Amino acid sequence: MERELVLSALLRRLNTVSGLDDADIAAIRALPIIVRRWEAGRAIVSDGGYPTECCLVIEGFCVRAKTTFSGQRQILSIHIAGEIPDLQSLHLRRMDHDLIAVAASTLGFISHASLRSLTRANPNVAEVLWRETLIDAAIFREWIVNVGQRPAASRLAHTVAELRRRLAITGRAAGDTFEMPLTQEQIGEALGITPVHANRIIRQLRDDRIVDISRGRVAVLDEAKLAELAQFDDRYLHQNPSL
Amino acid sequence: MERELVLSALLRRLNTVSGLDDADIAAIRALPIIVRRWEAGRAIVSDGGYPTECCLVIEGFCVRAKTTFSGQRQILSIHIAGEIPDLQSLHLRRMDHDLIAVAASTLGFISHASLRSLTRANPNVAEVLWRETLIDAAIFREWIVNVGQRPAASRLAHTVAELRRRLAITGRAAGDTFEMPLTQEQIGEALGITPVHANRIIRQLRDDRIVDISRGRVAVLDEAKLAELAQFDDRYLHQNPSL
DNA sequence: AAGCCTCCTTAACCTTTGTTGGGAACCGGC
DNA sequence: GCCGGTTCCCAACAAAGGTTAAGGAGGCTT
Repeated sequence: MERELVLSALLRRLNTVSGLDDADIAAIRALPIIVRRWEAGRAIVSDGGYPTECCLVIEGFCVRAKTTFSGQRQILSIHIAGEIPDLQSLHLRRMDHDLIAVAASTLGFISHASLRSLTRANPNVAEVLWRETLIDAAIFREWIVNVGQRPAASRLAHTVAELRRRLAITGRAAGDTFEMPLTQEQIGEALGITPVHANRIIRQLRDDRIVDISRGRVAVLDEAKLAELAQFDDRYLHQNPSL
Repeated sequence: MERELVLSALLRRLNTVSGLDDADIAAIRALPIIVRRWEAGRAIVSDGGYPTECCLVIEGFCVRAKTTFSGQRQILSIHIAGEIPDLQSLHLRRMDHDLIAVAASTLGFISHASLRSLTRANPNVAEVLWRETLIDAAIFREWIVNVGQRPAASRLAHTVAELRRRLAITGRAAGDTFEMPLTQEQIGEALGITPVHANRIIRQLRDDRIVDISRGRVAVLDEAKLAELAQFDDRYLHQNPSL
């Protein structure tokens, strides 16, 4: 794969979300990255593991998830091109959750060693990456609100709205349709509901002509109704460093 | 208030959770801190604000919370002595939630400017603080699982178990009883349930002789049953840097 | 083309949690 | 010691979501 494409989504994201100067970009470009193709459903890192590298999503979809003792799974976040879902492993030795590719994906692996020398040598980049993990945490906070307070239909609408906004950064949600390759069971796991109920809600939003979710794609049918149902305010995504 | 006491909980926490060398400790001790007494119920920073300082909890209890458009409130985390609940504001300009003192507390305010020059001058401390925010995120992840997957009684048990473990770091959960000055309404807001249901669950755990929560205190009555109900595994707290 | 697997779909019924509305206990201030 | 507010407590009923069970559509393999 071409070197340019490997980093394009990451650089695009870091530049819009935080801002990079030429030295930062050069330093990131110099990072040694091993690119690998990953098949759908395969784990990247598992709960309890001690990773020695971080994983950049170059193309595709990954999720982080935790499984309770009683076997229920909760999806914690959905990750898209340009994101580094396990950046936290740089300073947290042990994984406290799984990272899984939910669709066939292209991943770039960057060793902790090289990331550490990058952040030590370039405090600017260190702060940009720190900020990335803080935005991650901000998304978790909103996810807590979503699961804790909103009824199921609003939860789904909110998740759709968030993903769409994040995909837009790298131009992956151009029209009113975008990719979201989760099964209904996985949507349920993300929203904290059963697959049966997820199906009910998806059907309801389809019948109400708000969004149509099928075959791994989302089509927004009614922008206004979606916004109302989702109560979506993108401030928590901190996409603009100056606001 | 004595200088020594202002930093004791923080240093104790950072040292057990991450490890500090003499230079780090000296640098932290040199931080200018303004100590203020805060009354119960008063906001420290509000959603939408642009803070210019971070807040260290020296003594007391604070919570972070978000309010939805429809007026429901979700408590995102509970913070105790030794923690810096709004550390994220160092690299996220705008608050995306509220920080509130739920009990009368002693707080220490540290300017972003002085924290920034500290982290720039001392990359070790920068990484320790980065790690603190990553642990924060790990707790959010577990909180998502709690709210998304566990039934109300388990949620409460889990929250009690977590708080107890965190309080233990600074010796604030010595016996089988500890402070948790939340009203039943606030407990409900933390668990994503109504105050009425929070009351039902609290009563149930009391009747079942598992934990007794009353007048802002928690008494653990049956260690084994609590652990079973909570499904608590403290790994996600990352309290030991070498594990 | 048959067969298998995964995912989607639906229905009937059950459980947990929310809602409403009320009363009792406690606490701080006068 | 009384008063007004908060917090706690409880019951009856309603609604959201979970459970179980089963059939159907689509894609892959053989």
